[in-house]
Amino acid sequence: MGYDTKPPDGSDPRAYPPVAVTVDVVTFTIVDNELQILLIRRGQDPHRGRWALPGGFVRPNESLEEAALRELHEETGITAEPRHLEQLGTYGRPNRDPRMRVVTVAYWAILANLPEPRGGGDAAEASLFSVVMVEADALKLAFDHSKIIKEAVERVRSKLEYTTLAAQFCPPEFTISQLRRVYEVVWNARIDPANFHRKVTTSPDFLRSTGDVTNPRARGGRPAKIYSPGKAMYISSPLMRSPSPTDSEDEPPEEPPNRSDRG
Amino acid sequence: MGYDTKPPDGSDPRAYPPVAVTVDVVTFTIVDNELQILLIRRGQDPHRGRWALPGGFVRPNESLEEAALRELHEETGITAEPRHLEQLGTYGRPNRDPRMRVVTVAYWAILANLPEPRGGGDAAEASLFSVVMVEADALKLAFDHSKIIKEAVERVRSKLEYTTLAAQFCPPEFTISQLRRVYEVVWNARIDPANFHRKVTTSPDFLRSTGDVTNPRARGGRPAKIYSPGKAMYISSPLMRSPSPTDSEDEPPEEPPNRSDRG
DNA sequence: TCAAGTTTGTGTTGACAGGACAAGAACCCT
DNA sequence: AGGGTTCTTGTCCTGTCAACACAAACTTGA
Repeated sequence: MGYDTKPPDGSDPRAYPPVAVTVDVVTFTIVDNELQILLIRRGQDPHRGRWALPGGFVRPNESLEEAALRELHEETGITAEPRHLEQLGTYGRPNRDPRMRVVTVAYWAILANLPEPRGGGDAAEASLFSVVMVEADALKLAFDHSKIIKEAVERVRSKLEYTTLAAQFCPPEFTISQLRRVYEVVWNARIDPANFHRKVTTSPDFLRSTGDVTNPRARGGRPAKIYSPGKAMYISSPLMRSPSPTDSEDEPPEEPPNRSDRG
Repeated sequence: MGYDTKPPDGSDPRAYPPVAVTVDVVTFTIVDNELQILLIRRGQDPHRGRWALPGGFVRPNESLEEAALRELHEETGITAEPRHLEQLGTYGRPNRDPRMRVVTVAYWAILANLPEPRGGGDAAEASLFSVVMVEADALKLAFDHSKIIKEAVERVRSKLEYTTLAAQFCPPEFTISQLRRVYEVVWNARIDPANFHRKVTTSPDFLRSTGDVTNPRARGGRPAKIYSPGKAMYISSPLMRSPSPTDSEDEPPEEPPNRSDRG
């Protein structure tokens, strides 16, 4: 930072170009076998009444990450700590907010066992929406939040390939089938149970067996071993997203996936 | 963004918490078989005299990316457009700048055939430094720029695995050996020439043959075919960084690499 | 009790990709 | 011509993965 012609040397804080910094959070969870995100309905202009990502201004003495967690809590009533919080990117197109220059730092999070979201703060309402709705632009979102969400979805999809984050969508103890459902839902693909089983059980310290098995269920089936997440954060040789959708067929026939980081 | 208790609704722009937004650019190039980055010597306090990333304040009507390109040009005298420019992440720890709250959006870039850097703007001096110096903390950098650079280095290393970006380090036309040198330098690893050759030539539209071959050199050797970059941006099945360093052995024996995105 | 259905987990096989290494091709120099 | 260097292709071998068969353990219903 070799500051240029408007040098803020501490003597005149008002000399800065007036820019506001906000954070926004794309929170993912899996409900009803669908990947869903948490949105709030805006209670103020601009875009009053539209659905938007929870977020808001960064306060003087908090970090960006703290601001993201605080806004998530304030605006949705969620008290549980997210299982994962990671920076996605920063969006600062000059006119993305009609009032003034607003640069927003977007985060994405995983939340499992989501408690009932309620409105809070300036948000009139909070609710979950399926990502397929957002991807189809069926919902008119505030600001550039639609773009942010689409990039977050791509990020979480690619992260499942080479990290163990999928387990964060599950309860603290889970079966391999449950874990497989996460992949199938997020990728919208069918995965061979046998090969998936081998893959995750042989990946070093991805899963740790608790020694227990599931109780008998209706419709029968062999009881499944119960696992908890291991310490490994990365999968040595990634899983591959195959081009075999389970129900809907969208997939713009385009470039291979992007992989992303900072976590 | 459901803005919270200090709502800037356009009527009072001064009600915002005073935050400044800057951009910083980590520019990579390969010189003397080493991965190098472009730094400037700060001409002003704070950290006057220290080496720092080129960067500065975002102006009211420019995008973040435009600001990054402008600062790179102003502070280093580089006129060539970078071959690649991509957001790395945003750093906003409350006290990272002693003067006031400064949130910086970091970018990273690839520049080939770097013209002689010169100082410009507020920068007294501009110069290239080997990344091994920065990784070894042999240079005392301003602000948190050391951390930013380290994350950028990890990013470019991982991006070479699954993208065709390596070609951006080369001149517009190049041989497979030159391309292999890029990988070897960035990864600090030895790569088998035969297998590398097969890999990149069979990867769809990674390379396009110009039909030419190199002129005879001293020390002999068979003339190499000359290629230009293809249109493909991603490699179908990634190259792998193997644990075989060419000269120095560092490598903290830790977690697998992170892969990153937005580009 | 037995058959059929369901889910979990293991075995087997064949295709393919990648590393190691040999060898051929095309050039230099002496 | 012979040896050295670099580029390029060939061969072998191993490990991985998808596909699919099948065994294991359970429930339901007759």
